[in-house]
Amino acid sequence: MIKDYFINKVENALLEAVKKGQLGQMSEYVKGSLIVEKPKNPDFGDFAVNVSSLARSAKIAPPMIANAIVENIEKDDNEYSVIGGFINFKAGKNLLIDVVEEIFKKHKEFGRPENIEKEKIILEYVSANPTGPFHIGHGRWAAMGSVLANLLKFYGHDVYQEFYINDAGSQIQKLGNSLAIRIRQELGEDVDFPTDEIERKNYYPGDYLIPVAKKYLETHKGLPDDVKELSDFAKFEMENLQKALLENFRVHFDNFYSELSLHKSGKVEECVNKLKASGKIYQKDGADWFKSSDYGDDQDRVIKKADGSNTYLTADIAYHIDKLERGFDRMINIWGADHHGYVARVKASIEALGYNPDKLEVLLGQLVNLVINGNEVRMGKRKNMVTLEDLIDEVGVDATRFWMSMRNIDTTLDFDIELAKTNSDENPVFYVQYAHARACSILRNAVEEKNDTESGNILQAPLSKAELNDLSENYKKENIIPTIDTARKLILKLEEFKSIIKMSAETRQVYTICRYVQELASEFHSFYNANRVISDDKTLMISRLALVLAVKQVLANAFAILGVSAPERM
RNA sequence: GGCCUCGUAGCUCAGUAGGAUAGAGCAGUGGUUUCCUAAACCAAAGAUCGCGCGUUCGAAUCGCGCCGGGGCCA
Repeated sequence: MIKDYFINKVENALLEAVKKGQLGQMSEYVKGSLIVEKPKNPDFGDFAVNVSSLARSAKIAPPMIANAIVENIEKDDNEYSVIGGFINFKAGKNLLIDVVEEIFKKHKEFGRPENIEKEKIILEYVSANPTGPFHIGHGRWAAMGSVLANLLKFYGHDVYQEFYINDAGSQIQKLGNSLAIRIRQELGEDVDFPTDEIERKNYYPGDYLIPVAKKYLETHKGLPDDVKELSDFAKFEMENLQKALLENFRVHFDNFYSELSLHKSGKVEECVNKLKASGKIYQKDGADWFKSSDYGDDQDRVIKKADGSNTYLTADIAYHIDKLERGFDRMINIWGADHHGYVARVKASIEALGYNPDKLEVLLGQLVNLVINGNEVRMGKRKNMVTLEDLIDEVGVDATRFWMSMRNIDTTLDFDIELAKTNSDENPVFYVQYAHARACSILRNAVEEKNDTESGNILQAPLSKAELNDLSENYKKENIIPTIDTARKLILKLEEFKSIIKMSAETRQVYTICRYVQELASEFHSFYNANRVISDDKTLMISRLALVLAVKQVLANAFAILGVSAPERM
């Protein structure tokens, strides 16, 4: 990366200056203490480093330090300048040419960092109850989770995506009871869900069980003796609906892990026993308590109730221990912010059982507000519930994925349905996809014959297909040189993709990819407006076409991570 | 009551370990098309960084207190 190149130069020169005694009383410097930033004012340069912090140990003024360092730098064709305590850096042509060459060399791999420490990561997200359709909030976790998975894979990690099915609680019983009512309705009985608010909470009164009831009656004559049969039937149907929707949303899980199976396999019981063996369990009021407060939780938690049943937490603990036993180096969970209380408990249990709690990273996500015609519709409990499926039908997979990923996970997301549907620059999804389509369009035009409307003659294509092919496959340094001066900003933006990938993957923040893609699209649109690509000057044309190819590649790489399609035309 | 999180331009958000004149996008204003997609571009304008105190050469950023939105727990 160019910024690494720069900081290396600075740090080496700094050590050299220390050795020569040019930095006052400074006798040593630890690499990595200085950080590269982008100058606020782009006229200063492409990157900058502030050496003021060294003034304390050197006991000389920052500008003198900066000058002493710059003196010791081998500059090649790059520019270094000193303003106050800043050393500013402007990349020369050689570095820029290298960027484009790297894109042509690496293609789909461009942006992947080198020499990373590869980890085996299990990423758990969505993890909904199999009791109904997904709502919009699930859509955010689905989109962000799959983008994060794509990102971490691209970065170089092994990523295993898992969906934890919450199928062990009383909600499954409720589901069966609700289906029973729907079936009786289908059979012509005059029954309905209770109107009493408290009673009603024992049912799922949504319409979505009606088709399930119909389906049940295709193979069954009437109600079964045991409602459990209905519970299982409905659960199976709901799971399938959820799975189909996820696939349609380009979200792929490697595994669906059933909570029930965890209980049945005895792993929950085993986990309770292990906790008991660790001596961190005590009895109070007839229940078993886990001393989680020993590990930073603000209070102890019940692990086994007085009636002998386990709590949600118990299953959660067993599940996470199971993940660790499956050999993952790292567990990343995306949870709704309403589950934040669970983080400390689960971590406490991991530590109590002898594992490193830092292996668990929980990304807590804020909710989604739906904005319809400028009005916020709060996605509260059950009321006004718009399903994820409705949303995707309305605005499409691309727009939904992009909008769900484009904000920092810890801010509430406003999803403006009308805006997400528009085909204009108000809608960031269209804006970025249009940049890709535009690049494709230019490439098409470059090799297309045209009818001259005035003379009726067929005009030869500006470039033959073979020539274009040769350009993309046998890329040569010289190709890009004629346009290097006009494309500085664009090339630097292309190069930034590498930093963005590294930063996003390491901080798990996927929205930065969305931002980046918008910035790159913007630079490309600017370039397009300022420079005519297809022209009579063939060398210049080839040079600009090379750049268009590079932009198209980087956009495509970013889109692949976002799971957004890269349209050839719009 | 305790904990978490957010508060930056009319709106939606960035701001990377405290550093240069606080940045984008949208909306609003003014401009750009005989030519590769104007679904675009360019320009100017727009901010008491919720409020106060503190830490220091320097605070949107760190600390404390308060106010407000959201969430969880009791």
